[in-house]
Amino acid sequence: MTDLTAAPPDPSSRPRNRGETEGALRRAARDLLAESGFQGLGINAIARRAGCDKQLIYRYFGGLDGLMAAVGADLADWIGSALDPETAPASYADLVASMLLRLADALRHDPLIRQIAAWEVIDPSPLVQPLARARSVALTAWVKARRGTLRPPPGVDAPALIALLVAAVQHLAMAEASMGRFSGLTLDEPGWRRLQTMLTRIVQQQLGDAQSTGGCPS
Amino acid sequence: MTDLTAAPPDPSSRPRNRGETEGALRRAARDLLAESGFQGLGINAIARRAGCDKQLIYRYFGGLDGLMAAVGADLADWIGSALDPETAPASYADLVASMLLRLADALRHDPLIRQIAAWEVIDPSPLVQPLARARSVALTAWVKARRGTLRPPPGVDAPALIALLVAAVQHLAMAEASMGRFSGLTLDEPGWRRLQTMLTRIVQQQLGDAQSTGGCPS
DNA sequence: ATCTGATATCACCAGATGGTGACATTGGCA
DNA sequence: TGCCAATGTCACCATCTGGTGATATCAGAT
Repeated sequence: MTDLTAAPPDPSSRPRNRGETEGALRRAARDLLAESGFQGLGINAIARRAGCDKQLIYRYFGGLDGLMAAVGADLADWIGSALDPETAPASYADLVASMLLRLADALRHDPLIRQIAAWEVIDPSPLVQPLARARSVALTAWVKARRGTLRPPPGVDAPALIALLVAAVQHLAMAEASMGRFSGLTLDEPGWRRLQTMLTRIVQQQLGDAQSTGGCPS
Repeated sequence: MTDLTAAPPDPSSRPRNRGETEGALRRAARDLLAESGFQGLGINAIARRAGCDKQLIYRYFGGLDGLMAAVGADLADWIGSALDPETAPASYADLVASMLLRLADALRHDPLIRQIAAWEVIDPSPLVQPLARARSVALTAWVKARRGTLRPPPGVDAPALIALLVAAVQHLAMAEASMGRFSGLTLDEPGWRRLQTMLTRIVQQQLGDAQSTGGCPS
């Protein structure tokens, strides 16, 4: 994979080197997606941003699809690193809770991941599939690497709960970026703290063992 | 407001009647938004769909912004009716739960509401603001009309909980429309039933009185 | 030094967009 | 009747898009 955090796109310092040109194009596509979203992400804009001719996108990647596939390949472990390493959780509930909090953090602070998440839920275009795939692979790998022998308690529909809460986190991160608020809740730091405690409360009450819930007054 | 469910856009049967022409344009904009989303929603496409010249959009509405504002005005109670009338709930938890289920139903079966919800969370463009406003007004009006004297139990962060679950429902409805699945959960009827029970479980455990949770084994 | 192939750039195409001015048609009023 | 304003239509503009062919330029092998 190429370095995702390097080198300004200076076309003058790029004398007929295919590798560097390809890198500049991948970087331009990635940056443009992170900044402006999937709208307005086209051949012309990417080539302009990279400082070279759009013809090279066709020559080297076979078109926009190929470019996005290459970007997806670059992204696979980049996303994984955005989730941050962590020690082994003590329980399945802890695993899910920390996954949700880390996901929220990644989505909030990395516009690229947020735009990909938004894109794949808005537009079923084939362009986004390599990116969505990379994102999904990175996330499930992160979970699998940490869950060990931990399993959800029986009688709880863990997939439904996780889908619900992941969807909520993604949507709220998108809403923060576009509106700064959602459903009467201001999405600043205090707002997100309230959401975090609510998330952990729900997870603990649904997945935690009875002792840790603290919800039973008897 | 104009009738939202009438009259084919036959331009031959519309002889120099400004009112009907405006209605045809509003209907075209609304239908196009519901079918194709906010991407590709432009002056040309709307005029083509309405069967008249785009010049009339400028003359009658002052541009696309004015048209969308008019569409928003049309939409206000249309959305409210999509939430369906209902008898008074027995508790605050019941109110929230039924609101969430009805919202999910409306989002799943009405592409227009879904597209507006998606649009306002993706794109902070001024075009969407009248539509978002109409949506928000209709929803809060629905809740206010039904809550009566019901209030959330003390010590519970109801705004955070509601924002979380509304965000989840919106995101899952969008994901169903674009991908049919989300986070390992297939979003068909059985999948949504699982989500519904999970939603009501969460709401009851967070907002319900202790007797109704059933989570306490003592 | 020369020739070849890879690299990069340019010019152009058809189609679409948002936007504007000029023109034709019609209905109603004096 | 004739006139005028409202309504509708058409033609055009600049600009952008994705896409393609031809051409210039350079690096390296012979």
